[in-house]
Amino acid sequence: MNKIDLSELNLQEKEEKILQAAIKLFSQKGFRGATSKEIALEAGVAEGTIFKYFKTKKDILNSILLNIIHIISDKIILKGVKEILLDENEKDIKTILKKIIYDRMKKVDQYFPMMQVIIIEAIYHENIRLAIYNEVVKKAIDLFSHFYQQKADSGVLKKDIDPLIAFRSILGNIGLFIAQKKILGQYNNSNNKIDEEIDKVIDIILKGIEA
Amino acid sequence: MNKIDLSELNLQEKEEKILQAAIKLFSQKGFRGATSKEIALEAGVAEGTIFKYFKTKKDILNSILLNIIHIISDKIILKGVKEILLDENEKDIKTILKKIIYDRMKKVDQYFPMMQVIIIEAIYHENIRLAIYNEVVKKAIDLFSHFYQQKADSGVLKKDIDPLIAFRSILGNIGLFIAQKKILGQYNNSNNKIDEEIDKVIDIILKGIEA
Amino acid sequence: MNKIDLSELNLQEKEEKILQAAIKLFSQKGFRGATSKEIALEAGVAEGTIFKYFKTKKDILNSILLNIIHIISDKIILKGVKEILLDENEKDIKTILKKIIYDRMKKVDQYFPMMQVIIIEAIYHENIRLAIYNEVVKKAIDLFSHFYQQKADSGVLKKDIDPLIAFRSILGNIGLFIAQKKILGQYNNSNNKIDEEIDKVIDIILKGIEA
Amino acid sequence: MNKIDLSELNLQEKEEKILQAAIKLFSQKGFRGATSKEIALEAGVAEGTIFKYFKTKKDILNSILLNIIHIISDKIILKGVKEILLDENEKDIKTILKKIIYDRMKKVDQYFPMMQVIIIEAIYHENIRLAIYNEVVKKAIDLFSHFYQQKADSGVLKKDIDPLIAFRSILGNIGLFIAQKKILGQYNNSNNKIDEEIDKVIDIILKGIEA
DNA sequence: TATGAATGAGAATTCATTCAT
DNA sequence: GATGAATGAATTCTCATTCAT
Repeated sequence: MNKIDLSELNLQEKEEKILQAAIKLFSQKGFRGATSKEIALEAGVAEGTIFKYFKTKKDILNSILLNIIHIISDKIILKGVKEILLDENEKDIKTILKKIIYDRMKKVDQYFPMMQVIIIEAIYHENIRLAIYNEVVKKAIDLFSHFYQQKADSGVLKKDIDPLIAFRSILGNIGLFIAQKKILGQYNNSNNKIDEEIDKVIDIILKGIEA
Repeated sequence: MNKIDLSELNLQEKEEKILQAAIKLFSQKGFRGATSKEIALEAGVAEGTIFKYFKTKKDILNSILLNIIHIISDKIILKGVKEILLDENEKDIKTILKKIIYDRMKKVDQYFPMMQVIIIEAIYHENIRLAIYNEVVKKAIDLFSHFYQQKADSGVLKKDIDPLIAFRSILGNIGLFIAQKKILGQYNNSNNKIDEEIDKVIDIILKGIEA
Repeated sequence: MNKIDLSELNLQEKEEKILQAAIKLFSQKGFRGATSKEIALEAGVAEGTIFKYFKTKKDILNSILLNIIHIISDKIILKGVKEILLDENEKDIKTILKKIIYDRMKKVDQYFPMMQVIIIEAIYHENIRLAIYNEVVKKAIDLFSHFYQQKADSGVLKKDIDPLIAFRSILGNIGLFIAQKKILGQYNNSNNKIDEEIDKVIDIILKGIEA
Repeated sequence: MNKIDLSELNLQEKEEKILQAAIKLFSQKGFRGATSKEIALEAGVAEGTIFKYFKTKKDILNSILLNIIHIISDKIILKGVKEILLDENEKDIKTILKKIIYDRMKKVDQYFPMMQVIIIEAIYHENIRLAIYNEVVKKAIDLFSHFYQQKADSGVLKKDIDPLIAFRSILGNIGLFIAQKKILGQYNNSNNKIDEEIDKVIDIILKGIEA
């Protein structure tokens, strides 16, 4: 069972165990599907202990959501990507994209349960969608736009494309690629094949499908 | 509220009302979040009536799921797309893609609640993922591959690209585009702007972002 | 078990049963001491049924309180007393007081559990004290003042006494008399003795203890 | 908040703090309404500490009850009253009663929370009612009867009145007077008015309301 | 001794499902 | 068939009590 790293949140031992358990169960069964009894069992604490740390069950979710958005924003979207995107020494756009895809795949692997929880809740709650937009999407777009401008200026990427649309295109490409691997479980192919496939994805992003 | 067309299922009047209500509420609050009382109220029937038509609440979901997958497969993915993709008279790839995107946006608009229900349940249940894969994804891929081959043969699309990867790329592009419009509510722009934006999306799909 | 008459409230059958059970148990064990399980058992309904009629357990109490104050105001304080106090034909003050005491004892007997519930809650909640003051005390004082004035005018009662203080004196006398009988259970004495005792109480009220 | 004097009980420092806190909270919220956490907070000790001094929460109540009855018996009913009632030098009955009322009002003020706790518990528990009767009521009656006899013998009070009934009358009068001041918060009137009112109360007790 | 985190039995409340009408 | 009141198992939450530190 790969536990999600919540160490940076400086939680108390049991509090973290409860959150870990809740993330796992919420992602497996949804917020309503997971009972406090199950969460307690999974966390290895008494049911009552949950309510020492979280006033209500809903509070567990809110705490996760808050932390998820922050962690996703910080760890998945920004950390790593920033370094790769803005690395002045790396001039080759293909290498950059490849690094990003590999990096993203690892991150998604690690944070998948949390992402699932947040995606589902985003479906039901406007305020979560807004938080995602402000904390994650906006920051990612800013970062990418900066990168795109730089590469466009240096003649590597097209000048007449709206970076926002380019961003969406790349995100859609990579996102669906990762989703397929992750959801359809076709992940454990030989690395070789994955490597080749990533190359092909990048080729399409860069050169399109038109002959 | 635009009701989803379930007429083809030849349901009894109340049965259809219950399904309509359930789709609406499941998509808004999730399966567990919607109570049978609420569904009854929304459907305009007594709570007990629900259980005349569906043995359990879970059965409502299953019935929706079954029908959704069939309808999505039939109406969203195949009907319309087939005609467009395989229209021998239409040679211009840009026009084809544009038609498809417009068509998809309308369909998604119409079937959004159902899609939401199915997506969430797919997260929790392997068998639904499988059903989607077999009923929807596979068929779409088959259709697209056929189309791609044809266009590649006629020299319009690149010959050395795996149609599967091309498909994913297009789907990712269009999917995220529609999702953004749909979820972030930036749908009701002037058609003019949407039109321009679709053109740009297609340009990227066809020619890539590399200078 | 003497049930309290709630018929005038036009409640549904189960709703009344629940209220009856709650009054009994709240008066025996207090609001917190009585569990919804016990109330359900006593009322002869399922625990869930309680929450069909009352959103929360607290709502049962509030409903009782509302009704109690109204019933006490209406049935215990006003109905009966009014007729006795303002009966123009009855000139003898002793007879009037005797009638009232007898009448009160019967009423208290009948509504004792309700009164207990309200008294305890009044201890904890300012708003209930206020309600009692406005609905019960004020009306009783008004009624009594009117009566006192009339009797003072006709030379039966002292003119130089504040009716409010006279009222408190009578209430204190009668109240403690009834409380003693009720609480110390010395109720089932021979009627003869009670009759004699009431005469003595009235004598003190009218003539005082000074030689 | 004026603390109740428990010094005579020779309690340990924390034990007394806990009792003080419990009296305050029990009187405000009732025994069940006050949690051990709150009591600990109010007492300034840890929750666990409570259970070092008292085996169970119920034991706190029992300890209070025991002490209350003793203190009420000793301090409120007997001490002070004894001296006043049996003061051979004071011949004027009005002065005696006035002294007693003033004294009682001060005591009630001081011990109100304790009295509230005991009254509520008396409602629920026969044995407490019995204890009150034996420890407080009986002693008070004995004391008063002795006093009444003395005053009747010296021709100040009526000879043909049952001292028990006279006692109840006085107690009812004074009790309701104090309760009104205390509960309806009309306490902080000018002393002058209170003084006048007490005079009127005593007049009624002594001479009655009949013209 | 004192602490307060942890416990778990028990309380309030929810809600899918049943069934008499 | 249709109804909706009634059910009670399951769930969330509370709080007196314990116990390792």
